[in-house]
Amino acid sequence: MQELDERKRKILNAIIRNYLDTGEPVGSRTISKYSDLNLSSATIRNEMSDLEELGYILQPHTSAGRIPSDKGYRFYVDNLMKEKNQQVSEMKEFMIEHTERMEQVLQQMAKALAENTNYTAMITAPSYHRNKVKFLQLSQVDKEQLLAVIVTEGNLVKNKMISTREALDNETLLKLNILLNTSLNGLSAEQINLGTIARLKEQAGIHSNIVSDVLDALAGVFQEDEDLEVYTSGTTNILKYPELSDSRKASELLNAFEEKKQLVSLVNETLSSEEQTGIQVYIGDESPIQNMKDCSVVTATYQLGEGMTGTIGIIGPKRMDYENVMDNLKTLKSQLDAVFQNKKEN
Amino acid sequence: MQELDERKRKILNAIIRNYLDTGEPVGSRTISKYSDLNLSSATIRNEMSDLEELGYILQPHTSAGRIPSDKGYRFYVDNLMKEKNQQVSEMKEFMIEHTERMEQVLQQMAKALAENTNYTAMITAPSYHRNKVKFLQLSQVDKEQLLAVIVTEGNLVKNKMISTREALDNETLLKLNILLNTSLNGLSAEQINLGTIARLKEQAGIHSNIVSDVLDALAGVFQEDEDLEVYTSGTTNILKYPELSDSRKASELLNAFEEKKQLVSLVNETLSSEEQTGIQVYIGDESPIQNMKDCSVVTATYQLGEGMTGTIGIIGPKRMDYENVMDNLKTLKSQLDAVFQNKKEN
DNA sequence: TGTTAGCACTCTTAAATGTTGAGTGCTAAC
DNA sequence: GTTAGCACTCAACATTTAAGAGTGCTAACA
Repeated sequence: MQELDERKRKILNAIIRNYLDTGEPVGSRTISKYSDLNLSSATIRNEMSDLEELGYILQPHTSAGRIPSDKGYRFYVDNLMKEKNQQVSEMKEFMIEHTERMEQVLQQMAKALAENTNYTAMITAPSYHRNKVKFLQLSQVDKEQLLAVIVTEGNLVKNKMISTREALDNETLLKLNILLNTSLNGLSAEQINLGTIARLKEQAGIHSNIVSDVLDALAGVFQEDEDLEVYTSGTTNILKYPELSDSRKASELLNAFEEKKQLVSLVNETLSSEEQTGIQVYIGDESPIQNMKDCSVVTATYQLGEGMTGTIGIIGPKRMDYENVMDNLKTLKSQLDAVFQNKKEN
Repeated sequence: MQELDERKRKILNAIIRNYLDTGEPVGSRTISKYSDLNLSSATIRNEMSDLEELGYILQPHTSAGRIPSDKGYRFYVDNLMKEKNQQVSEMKEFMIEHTERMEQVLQQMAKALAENTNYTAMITAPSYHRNKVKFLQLSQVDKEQLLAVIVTEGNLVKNKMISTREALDNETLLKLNILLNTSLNGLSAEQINLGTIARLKEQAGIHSNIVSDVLDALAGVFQEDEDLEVYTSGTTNILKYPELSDSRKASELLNAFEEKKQLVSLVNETLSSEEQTGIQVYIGDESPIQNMKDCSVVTATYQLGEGMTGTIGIIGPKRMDYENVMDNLKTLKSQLDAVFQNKKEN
C-alpha cells in the first residue's frame, strides 16, 4: 500500500518540476495543460487539495498556486527524480593540467562546479584521520637558521624554521636527524606522549630546545589536519534566486560562506552518515546549519582509501535542480578520485 | 588664491561629515543648525549653489539635499580631514599569539580590520620581487619517493614530491644535493637559463629527469611569487550600506572579492604609486577596478626592507569614515612590520 | 462514482492617484 | 551681505482601484 497512487505522483512530479523552473507557485490550470494526463483543472484541483492535506505541497496564501513543502521535495528526491545517465561532463579540461598545488585543483573544481550548476559550491581538502610521522629532517639553511621538514604517511609535508644561536656542525646535525627519525617514525599524535618526549630530550642533551621546536611543528601538522580547509566558489550565485536574495537572508548565508568554520559541521555530518560513499541531501531544516534553513544542501564524500576523505557540496535554493546537481557531484567525485590516485603530493 | 574661501570650506566640510553619518542628502537647513557659523538656511543655500557650480557637491534630483561628488570627497580627504592622533588600537591582542602560519595571521588581521571598520578588508602576503635560491635539498622519503625542499632568500619554503623507479643510494643522493646547491644557489629566476639547465642535466647523468623535476618545482616557487595570495574579510559588510546593497551592485562587488584576481590590480596600482610607504585613496572612478566605481578604496603598503612588500586595503562606500579607516590602516601597517620583523618563517 | 464546467470568492500585484514634507530658487526687505 | 518669506518641485509613502490568477464548491454529466 502506498500513500500516493500513480496519478498523485504524476501530479506532484509535475508541480515540483514546474516550480523548479519558474520559482512561482503553480496552479491547477498549468498542470492541466503541462502534464500529459489529460485532466481538467478542476480534477487537478481536487488532487492538489489531497496532496496538500497529506503535506506534500502548500499554499503561500489562499488562492495562490501550490509550492512543494520540504516533505514534497524529499519525496521527489527519493522517488520521483530520474537518475541521469552519467553524461560526459566538460569538467575534465579544467582539471589536472599541471596544477601544481592541490589547493588550486580544489579551488578550480569548486569554480567549475559553481559555474556548471549556478549554485554555490564548497569543497574540502582530503584529510587523514589518523596520521603518522613518516620522515623527519633538519637542515642547516644559514648560519642561524635550521629548517625542519616533516613528512607524514599521507605525504603531507610541513616546514618549520628554527632559529639557533650558532650553526650546528654536520655531525651533530646527523646525530639529531637519526635520533629524531628513530624515535618518532611511525608514531601518531596520540602515541607521542610525555614519556617519549622526555626520553627524546634527554638524549638530545644540550640541543633539547631544538627538539622542542620540532615537536611544536609536529603538533602543528596534526592540528592542521583537524581544522580542515574549506574552499568555496560561486557564493554570489545565491543572489540570483529571489527567495534567497533579500538582504537579511543573503547576508546570513554569505556570512556562513565566509566564516568557513560553520561549513565544517556540514562535513562532519556527512562523514558520520551511514552510507559514506553516497550522496547526502539536506532539505531546508534538515541541514545542520541554521542559516541554511531556506536552502537545500547536497554533499558527497570522496574517498581515497587509507581513511583519507574529503567532501564536496552544493548549496542552493530548495527548488534546486536536484538531478543536475547530483549528476555533477557524482562525476566530480569520480574524477577527484582519479586525480588523487595519480598524485598524492602536497 | 584659493578656489574655496574659508566659509565655503566650512560648509563643504559640514555637508560631507553629515553625509558620512547619515548617507542621506543633506539640506541647507540642517547645515544652518549643525554648523557653528551662525548663518540662515538661505545663506547656506546660496553658498551651496556656488559649491555645486564648482563641482564639489551635487543634487540627486531637484529639490533634494546635496551629496558630495567625487571631487568633493577628494578635497575632503586632501584638505579638510583631520589627522587622528594614533590612538592605541585593540588589535594587538588578536595578533601573533602563537599563530603558526602566516596565512592565519593575515586572515586574522583582515578580520580584525573588517570588524573594526565595518567595511571590507583585503590583505596580501608579503612577496619578494626578486627571489633567489638559498638552499636546496633532496631526501629519500620512502622507496619510490624523493622529497625536494627549496628555500629562498626570503625564507619561503617549497616542497615537491618526486617519484622515482627505485631508491637512490645515499652516496648518489649526496652528490646530487651538492651538484644542485653549487649550481643553483644564489640564482634568481632570470638567471636560470637554458645553458644552466643543460649543464646541470649533463652533470646529473642518468638522474637528469630528477633534475628536471627539481627545476619544475623551482619554477613553481617563482611563479607562486607572481600570482600573490589575497585574503579578504567582511565582504558582506557592503550589504550594510543601502547605496551598495542593491542586488546588481552587490553581486558585482562580491564577485570581485571572490575572484581575487581582480584585486591584484589594486595592489599593483598601489605598488607603482610614487609614495610607496604612504596611504593611497581611490574615490569612485579613480579606482582601477571598474566594479568599484561606487566605492572608495583605501590601501597601504607595508614593507620589510629587502624589497619585500604587501598591501592592506579597505573597500567601502564613498561615504566611508576616512579618518577612522586611515587611522586603522596606519596602526595595522606598523604592527605588521613588527610581526614580520620577528618571524620570517613560512 | 469519477470527471468536468461554471461561478463566486479571495488575495496578490501593479498601476493610478492623492498627500506629505523636505528642500530649493527667487525676490524683496533689512 | 544677510535674511525672511513664498511658490514650486519632487521623492516617498499611503490609499485606492483594477486586473488576473487561483481556489473551493456545486451541480451536471458519462
